[in-house]
Amino acid sequence: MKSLTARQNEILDYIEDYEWRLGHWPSIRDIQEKFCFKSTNAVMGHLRALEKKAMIERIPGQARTFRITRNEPNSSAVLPESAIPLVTLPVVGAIAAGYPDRVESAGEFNQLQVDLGSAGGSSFTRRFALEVRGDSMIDADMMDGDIVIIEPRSAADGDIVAALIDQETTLKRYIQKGSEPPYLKAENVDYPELYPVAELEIQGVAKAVVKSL
Amino acid sequence: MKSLTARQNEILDYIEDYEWRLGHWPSIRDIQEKFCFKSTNAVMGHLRALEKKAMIERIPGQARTFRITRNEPNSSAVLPESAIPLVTLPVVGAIAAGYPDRVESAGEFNQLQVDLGSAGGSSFTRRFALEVRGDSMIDADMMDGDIVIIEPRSAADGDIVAALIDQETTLKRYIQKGSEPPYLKAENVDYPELYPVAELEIQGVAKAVVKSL
DNA sequence: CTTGACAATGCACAAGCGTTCACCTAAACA
DNA sequence: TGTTTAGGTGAACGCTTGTGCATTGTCAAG
Repeated sequence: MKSLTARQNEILDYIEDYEWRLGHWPSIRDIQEKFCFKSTNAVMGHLRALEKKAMIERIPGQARTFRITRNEPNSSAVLPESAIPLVTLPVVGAIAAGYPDRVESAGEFNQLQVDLGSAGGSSFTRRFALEVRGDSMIDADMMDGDIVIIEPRSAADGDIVAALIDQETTLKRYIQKGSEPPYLKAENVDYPELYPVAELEIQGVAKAVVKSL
Repeated sequence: MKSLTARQNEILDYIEDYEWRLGHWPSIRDIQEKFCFKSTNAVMGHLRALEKKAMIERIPGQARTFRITRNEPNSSAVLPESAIPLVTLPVVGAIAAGYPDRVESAGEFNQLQVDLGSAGGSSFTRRFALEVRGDSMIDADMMDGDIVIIEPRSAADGDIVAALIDQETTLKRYIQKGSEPPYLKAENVDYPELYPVAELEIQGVAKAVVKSL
């Protein structure tokens, strides 16, 4: 398989990123606008090239019907009926301040063998990962260096949430008793911090913790 | 939230199924055809109802731009600019004997989120995941129900390993002091088990623990 | 009986969107 | 020197697709 040019890689990355962020595929004119092309045909050329190199699949004439095939090497291989197709994927994450950058993989933490069939972009794909900094949640068994899986949604009482405080994302427990105004609380006896929720932006609820050994 | 009618549920299921199978969202006419409607407006009515009940989101005027919000209320939360995209994937669990290189679908116990970004296929280390059964490793902070990421390789002193004992894979700590014969040890004061390694098959070393919240 | 939801038909319009044709530039190649 | 390949402009053409309006029917609640 021929390798991609820099430009083609940009396009492919944008398509993937768009799908992940918005939940659906971009149109040709979306791509055109993103790259400041003055003609839709510039996009067409790249798409044709990508299709020729078997990186994407498209359905002619239909709108927003992409399919990334980059990660599916032997798509025509005969598989046992009940077998789950597995692929090794690196889990990447690292956040200093704010949010992790999808572009660079600052640290590779572990790998999993996973199904790629449903990787197209279901509604579950919008979760993201954060690396825990500091020990403010140590009583909730979240240590410095752990990775937390965040699901973007509103919080309920008792949830551990990712919140934006002073341009930095931190983990806190979300407390809301009855009709009282909600607030955030650190899970560390040495950190008696309390934050009123009104001033903060809740970015999601923690669903799982990954601890490297 | 109001509950859905039977018909609306059918529509919603079809949309989800279509996306899962084809990788992109259906058009209104796709849905129309599936349900043998003779008017696209029949679909429109249902979509409007679904949108009113906050089950889906759509972008007016754009083609195939659905978003299922059933599982994530308040999904309109602004996604962080540089979050790491994750995919929901099945985890292979409870390996009885041998390696999970070709697994039956019956062995799917849970789901994990992993990064898709740098899945370029560089590393082919065949790691796999196991669900922890019992509390024999509770002192190592591995509780019943946790998921452990295993890397197949030989063990060093102090590693937590997956070992085959009586046709079942269990987690133990691998101990090898100096030139003495190695053995396995449970991490629970109530389980003073010791297994000579000679009789066992080490399947791999635990690299990470995933704890659901 | 009336009202209002739910479900569906039928049609036509306009915008969204993929596609094509003609033509241009620059670098790599032989 | 001519040829190929990657990348791009500009302007159409026409299918795809979402949408609005008008109309019909069912069924349960008031």
